[in-house]
Amino acid sequence: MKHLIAGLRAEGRRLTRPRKAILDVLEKSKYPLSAADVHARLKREQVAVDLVTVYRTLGVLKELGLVAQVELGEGQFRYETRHGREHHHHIRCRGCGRIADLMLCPLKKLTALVERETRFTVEEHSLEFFGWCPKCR
Amino acid sequence: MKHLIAGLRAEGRRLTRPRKAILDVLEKSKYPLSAADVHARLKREQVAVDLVTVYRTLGVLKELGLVAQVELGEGQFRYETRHGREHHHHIRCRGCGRIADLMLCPLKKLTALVERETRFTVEEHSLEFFGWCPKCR
DNA sequence: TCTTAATTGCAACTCGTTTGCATGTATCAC
DNA sequence: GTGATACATGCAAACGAGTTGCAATTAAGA
Ligand SMILES: [Mn+2]
Ligand SMILES: [Mn+2]
Ligand SMILES: [Zn+2]
Ligand SMILES: [Zn+2]
Repeated sequence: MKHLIAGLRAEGRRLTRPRKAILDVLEKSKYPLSAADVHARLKREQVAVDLVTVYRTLGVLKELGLVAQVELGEGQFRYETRHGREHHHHIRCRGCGRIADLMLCPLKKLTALVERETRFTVEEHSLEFFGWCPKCR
Repeated sequence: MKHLIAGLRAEGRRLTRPRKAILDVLEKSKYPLSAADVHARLKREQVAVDLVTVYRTLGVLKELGLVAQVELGEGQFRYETRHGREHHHHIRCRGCGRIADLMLCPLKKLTALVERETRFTVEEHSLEFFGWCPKCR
């Protein structure tokens, strides 16, 4: 929560109940959540927050660098907290949709190569795996 | 076009003008196209095909394994032909949206590791880079 | 406590994608 | 070639994720 307050302050933004609650939901989740997921979990916890506010808050948290946006071939975005978590990637089951973390990243060296080859400046990358979990195989 | 015919036949599907035209558009493009892109290019070539048909055809071509679906953080899908092209990845500029191919894949070894660690069977992966191209830097 | 700008909720909207259904046509048996 | 038939298409409507406008609310600082 410390990071949240600092980040908000730095931009003249405010610490509100929805923002705390949304970050809290993300920190408790073991896998990245969609806006609708976050909204559903807030409702379950009796925290009344509009879905629009969830979207706006996820945007703010992303800008502040507190959450990462993840795309897993679903036609929607998911979000996960970055606080206290290493940079990592995911694998998603084509059967049940289960998502697991992959606490690894083989791309440090490759990034330099990509920058040399393309003349782009690399700012970020996404690496996701898709397959079948043991139950769905 | 040979592959297309074979693929369609194998499933009791038909070879139609829209399907040929759409595959043709994809084969001519140097970067992956959205459904709307494909539709616009068809119109420019005076080929009258409904956008819905573009979506349905892209779905069929994907099922047949003739095109790959790519997600580049835009909130939409892009498609590119797989015919005669090696498995590869992309980099997209955060300024102008330019997309370049990265004709490389460092993930053969890693896939085996991922399968061992997660007990998933890996079927596919996505690896995309985001950054700034020389003009936008 | 008061002021003010940031934030929220609600409704309406945009945009990418999908679905239902009547019409059109590629394919195949004759 | 003709006809029968299942597959494909176009159009309209629906859907779902995400965005925007605006009036009402509230956090933050004086
Ligand atoms: Mn994760
Ligand atoms: Mn490509
Ligand atoms: Zn990485
Ligand atoms: Zn690869």
